[in-house]
Amino acid sequence: MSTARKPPGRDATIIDVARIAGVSKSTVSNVIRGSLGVTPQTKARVLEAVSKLSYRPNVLARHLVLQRTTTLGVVVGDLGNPFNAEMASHIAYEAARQGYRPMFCNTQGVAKAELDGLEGFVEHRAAGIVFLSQPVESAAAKRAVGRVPAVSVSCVCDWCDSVSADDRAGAKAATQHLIDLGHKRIAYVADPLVEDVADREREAGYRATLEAAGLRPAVFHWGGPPDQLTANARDRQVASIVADRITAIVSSNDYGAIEVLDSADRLGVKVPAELSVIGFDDVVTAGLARINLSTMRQPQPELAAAALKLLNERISGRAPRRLEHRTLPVTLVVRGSTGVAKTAR
Amino acid sequence: MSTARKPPGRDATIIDVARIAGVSKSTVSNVIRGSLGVTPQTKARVLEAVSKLSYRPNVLARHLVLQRTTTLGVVVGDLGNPFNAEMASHIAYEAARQGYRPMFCNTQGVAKAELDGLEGFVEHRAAGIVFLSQPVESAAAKRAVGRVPAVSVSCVCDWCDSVSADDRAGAKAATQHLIDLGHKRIAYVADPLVEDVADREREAGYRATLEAAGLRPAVFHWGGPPDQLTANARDRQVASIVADRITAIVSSNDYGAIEVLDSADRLGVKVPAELSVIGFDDVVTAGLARINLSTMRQPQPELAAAALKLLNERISGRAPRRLEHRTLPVTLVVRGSTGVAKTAR
DNA sequence: CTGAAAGCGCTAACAC
DNA sequence: GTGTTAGCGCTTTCAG
Repeated sequence: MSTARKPPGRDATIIDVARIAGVSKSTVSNVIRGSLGVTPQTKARVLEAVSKLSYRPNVLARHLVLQRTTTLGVVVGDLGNPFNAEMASHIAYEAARQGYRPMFCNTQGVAKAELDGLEGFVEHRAAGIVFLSQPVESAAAKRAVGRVPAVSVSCVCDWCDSVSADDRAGAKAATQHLIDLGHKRIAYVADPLVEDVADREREAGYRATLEAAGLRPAVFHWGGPPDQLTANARDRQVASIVADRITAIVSSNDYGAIEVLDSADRLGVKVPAELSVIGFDDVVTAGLARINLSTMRQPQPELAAAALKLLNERISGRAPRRLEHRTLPVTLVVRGSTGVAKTAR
Repeated sequence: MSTARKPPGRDATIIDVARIAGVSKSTVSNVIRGSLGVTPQTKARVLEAVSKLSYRPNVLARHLVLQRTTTLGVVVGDLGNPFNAEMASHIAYEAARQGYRPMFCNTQGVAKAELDGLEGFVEHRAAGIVFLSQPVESAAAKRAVGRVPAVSVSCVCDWCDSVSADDRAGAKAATQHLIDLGHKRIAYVADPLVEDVADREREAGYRATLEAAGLRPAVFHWGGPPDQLTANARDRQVASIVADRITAIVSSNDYGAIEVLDSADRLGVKVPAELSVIGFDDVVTAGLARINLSTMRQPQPELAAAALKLLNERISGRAPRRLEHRTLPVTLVVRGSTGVAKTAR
């Protein structure tokens, strides 16, 4: 009952428990960690002391002595972006399932925030790092990460393992879907939010498919930084695309596709009667009845699971020496934003 | 140049740095922590050694000895829910700004996940805990948190500090907006996703306003657990509401309001001509041209800032003994989902 | 201005 | 089966 050695401000330690239970530190440690070979009676006494003191083992001390943590660093560009948020949610789920504890760093695309975050992860001796967004400054990020195992999800990375959707095949399928609907003039619109490399892959898939069909590509990049892209600027862009007799758009992601839908609505362009639009990702918003966007679905839960599996292998040294780049298939989700080309008689 | 004491598998320690720089541990520590009173020359030598070894201070060891961490535990019900994701993003931003490092726990509404997460935070000796969602099991959560400072954001909590939007005033303003548009029969629809207490406040605001206007309240709760709420069930609900000659709906949140819009579309009910709908939160999706939902905006960045300020005060012991419950105003955002009542001649 | 030493809470040999 | 002990990497008096 004596709490002399446990003033209100201090957490109970393993020594407090040992004293109350009348055993030694290591016996308490053995009980806590569930190691065999402890008399049921002593175990009961220890457990009683634990609950009496509300004892919580200090993970810092444990990790310090174990020379290894269960902390996972997760770098995300913008949690406010639904695709990232959904991926973060899946990563958090998988992490918890595998006994890791995720720490997040929301960079907002700012290099300094990214580097500070990464250094923090390293200083916390994170067991591994997950990139949910392409590093803003790849070289600096690589340096900051050092030799902490890292994996990038849904964005390829040239200096760490990666797990991503098959961007090229997805863009091919999306483009082919439009061709099958009779479209001849199909544009590709790149959203600045999409990671560079994924964007290139998707654009390449688009180009390859068009060319295989004997059609001419038309690629548009929204100009300037994302936050300066006014609705007006987008409207002008879409207007000029439509004026160019283009009847279908492959967007590099759902976010951009939804913006295109907005512009089309404002311009009085009927979707899909006059303009078909297909996105990429299949964020939850895309499935809302009022959005109803056809898109290529990225297998988010599978991406998260594969990423953590790979990271685990790397952490435990089971992974091969060379970098791993795994790719998962995407699937076409046909909704209401794509339809038969009006010029297809 | 000798790396004898630094085998590839081990991180450099403060001792390695001291040896390379030819000084003692404490001098290195003084340099690292930027404490005054170190000769520029020694400082330079130390810094050189630091960079040569890619030395990163071990935060675990530091926190262990300091008996205090900069870790923040953030509990969120579902990161996939846009409102939560947006709030999480703001919390992460504020946390980083104030030198904290957020750890997340995504509970998916599962009590076990929540408790595991909280225990983990406590074992990590988190400096504070932020609830972005009402605890699933409040009593158990309170026990798990123990005396770690905690604050709940956008959901009131009876055992910790809280910062939330003025739910009652918001619901009043939303309801008044509909009354001003001439609506007489106005329903309140509660979404199961909304935190209980916030929901009650909002419902109370709705009731008070209706009664003050001499109108009769009509409250609907979607039946059953959220994940079993099929589109069909919602459609039936909305159909019966419309059949009941109700012309306007106050939804407990944007998510539910958007579902109502979907149902209305499927049922061929014109919004806002035949049915006005107003939400609560102002998630990004609500502002999309195709959704165009009138709503009450919660001041997310301000909520996050106020929450961390309060938590800081509590952590540093500057806060008053009694619980603090701060409330921030919400603002009416009129978009296209609310209009003049058709029966208002 | 710099160094030596104690100890934060825990784990893991190794004795008993 | 249980206790003793030596650190994990760092901060912080307190001497020099």
